[in-house]
Amino acid sequence: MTTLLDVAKKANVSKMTVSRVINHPDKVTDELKKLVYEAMRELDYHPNVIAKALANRTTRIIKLCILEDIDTTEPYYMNLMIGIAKTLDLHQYSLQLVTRRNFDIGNCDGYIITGMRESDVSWIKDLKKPVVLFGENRYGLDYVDTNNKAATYLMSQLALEKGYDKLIYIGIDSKESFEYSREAGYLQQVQEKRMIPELHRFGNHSHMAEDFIDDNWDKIEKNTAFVCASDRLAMGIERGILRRGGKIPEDFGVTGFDGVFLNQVASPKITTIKQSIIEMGSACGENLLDKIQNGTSQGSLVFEPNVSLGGTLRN
Amino acid sequence: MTTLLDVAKKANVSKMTVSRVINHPDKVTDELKKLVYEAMRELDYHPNVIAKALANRTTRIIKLCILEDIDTTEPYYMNLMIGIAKTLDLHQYSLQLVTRRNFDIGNCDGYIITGMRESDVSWIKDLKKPVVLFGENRYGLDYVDTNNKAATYLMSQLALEKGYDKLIYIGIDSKESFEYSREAGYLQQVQEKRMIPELHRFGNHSHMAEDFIDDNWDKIEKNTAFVCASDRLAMGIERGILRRGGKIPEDFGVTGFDGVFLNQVASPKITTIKQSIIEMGSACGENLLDKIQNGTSQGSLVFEPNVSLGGTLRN
DNA sequence: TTGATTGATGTTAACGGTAACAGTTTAGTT
DNA sequence: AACTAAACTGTTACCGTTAACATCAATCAA
Repeated sequence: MTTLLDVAKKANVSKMTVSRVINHPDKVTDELKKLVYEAMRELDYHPNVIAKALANRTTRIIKLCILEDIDTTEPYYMNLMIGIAKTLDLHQYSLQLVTRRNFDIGNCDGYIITGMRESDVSWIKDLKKPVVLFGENRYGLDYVDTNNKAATYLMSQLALEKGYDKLIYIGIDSKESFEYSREAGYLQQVQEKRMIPELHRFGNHSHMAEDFIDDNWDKIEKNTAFVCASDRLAMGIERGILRRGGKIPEDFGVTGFDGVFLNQVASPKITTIKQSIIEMGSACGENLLDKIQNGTSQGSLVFEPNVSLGGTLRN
Repeated sequence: MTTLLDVAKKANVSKMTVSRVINHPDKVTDELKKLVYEAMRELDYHPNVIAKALANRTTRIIKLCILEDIDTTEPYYMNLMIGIAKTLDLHQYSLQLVTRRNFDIGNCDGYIITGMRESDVSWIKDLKKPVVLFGENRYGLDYVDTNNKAATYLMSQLALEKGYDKLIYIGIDSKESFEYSREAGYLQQVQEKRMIPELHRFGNHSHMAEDFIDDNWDKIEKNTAFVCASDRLAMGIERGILRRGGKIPEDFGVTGFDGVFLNQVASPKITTIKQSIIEMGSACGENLLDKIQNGTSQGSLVFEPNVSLGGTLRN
């Protein structure tokens, strides 16, 4: 391994000059810089991240804290990690995956936290290192997320444009911020059109939505579209309708949220909100590194929703 | 942050003694050890991993190299990473996710490599740090994998026990070692029973298997079981049979391989080989750390297969 | 008694960087 | 020419830990 000193000797300068060429190039004359760059190239010099970290009193570790149970059948976290890792690698930071259990073990320079509940807010606010959340919150913590409200607003609008004349919202029975936002998007659209909102909430399991359709089939009018808060619920609704002989998309519309894997095995495919989790993960990483390196906060980062057209809305 | 020196002062010994208490406790008297432990506890001392790494000339970084394209809809890699991360965290190592592109960036203490092709063997053998592969190979490189041959052998046996009297193998059209092993397991079972083997190979896509059934439906006898090299292929076979009005499991049997997510949405569920990727990932990590820390090789680690019963075999 | 051996502990010098300060050169001013 | 400020470069000490060596006391054989 070649070190600063090797480069310094080769270029006939001091270690410090080499260090400066790397970290504060404006403070070194072009002449010396050229010599140093040349020496670096010839010796194939790569800075030792560990030594750097020791001298700077940093760890170069970012902890990704997944606070909810990891449902490994969903590619969600995988994509998130890929996105984060991509950015961190680029900046020579490394990613440490932690959960509630091993959260405290070892030092780090910053945190990316996902799956936060209300009860976590206080300890998260007490953390001494920069934090970015993945998933919206209403406690003033910086986050990265899809614009949930805009997404359901958009979906509801789309369904109305396609001519469905009733909109029913199928939500997730949870107190989390993203769910409130999704409901709000639906509500706003419906109220702007002077329609009467109808909301139902279930645990995020398809069979619950399916049973709901089954139990209430005679009360459900034709030409209704179901705006669902997740693809799972949307699939349940779809199956329920098909089981009862309903026609999708002719007589009933269904829309989902997430664009992850379930979408791929439904038939017809769900028209849904596609989130680029990888991209959002990268953004998370960049946001956090910015905080760490410059001390500046970019604030929250909200991604505008994309509709992925399947076959559960007309046209 | 409390350091070795703080502990040393508190315990009235030298830094070195404290260091020894941590790394070579047998070389310190019990009396001093007690003092040191007490000081550590009182000061809540945690070793600085960075400084340790610098002094030891190590990086505490393990690279996980995923050489094939990451299909993020499969929980496979997620589980693998979770398993590896679990072990590494325990030993204060951190995991760096790399691909072909950024493989060389930054130093590390060892590699876990998955998705290796034949053309990769030479550079992998040239790596100067310990390596463990995830997935079997025939080039003498240590690996962790399911016993692929035993798995298809077992599945074939199971199908025969259930009374199917013809076994057709549906394999993946690839030259990778695991595929050969899976074929070999089927062949061995069939040959032991003095049956005539029949193998077909396709790309790992369900529609290919589905089309195969469709195209050859009149040639397929009742009471045949299809031993498939993946759940995807098994699902295709299942769909093909159902499309043609065949009865599963009464007249036709189907078995898969992997036990990952697709299995959960098929109907009836595929009887398949379940791999605990998380556990295997942990084993990978432990195997590698062993090599790094003790220089000893545990050799390859082969997991015996588990059958996950679905509804695609009788009984 | 003495010298050699053993075992426990301390001292020193790294590991590869960086910040803070000290020293040198250069150019500008009077 | 002498003085000063600015711009650049070098020196030193330290980040927290460990290996190698030095030291010292206790034990033991001759």
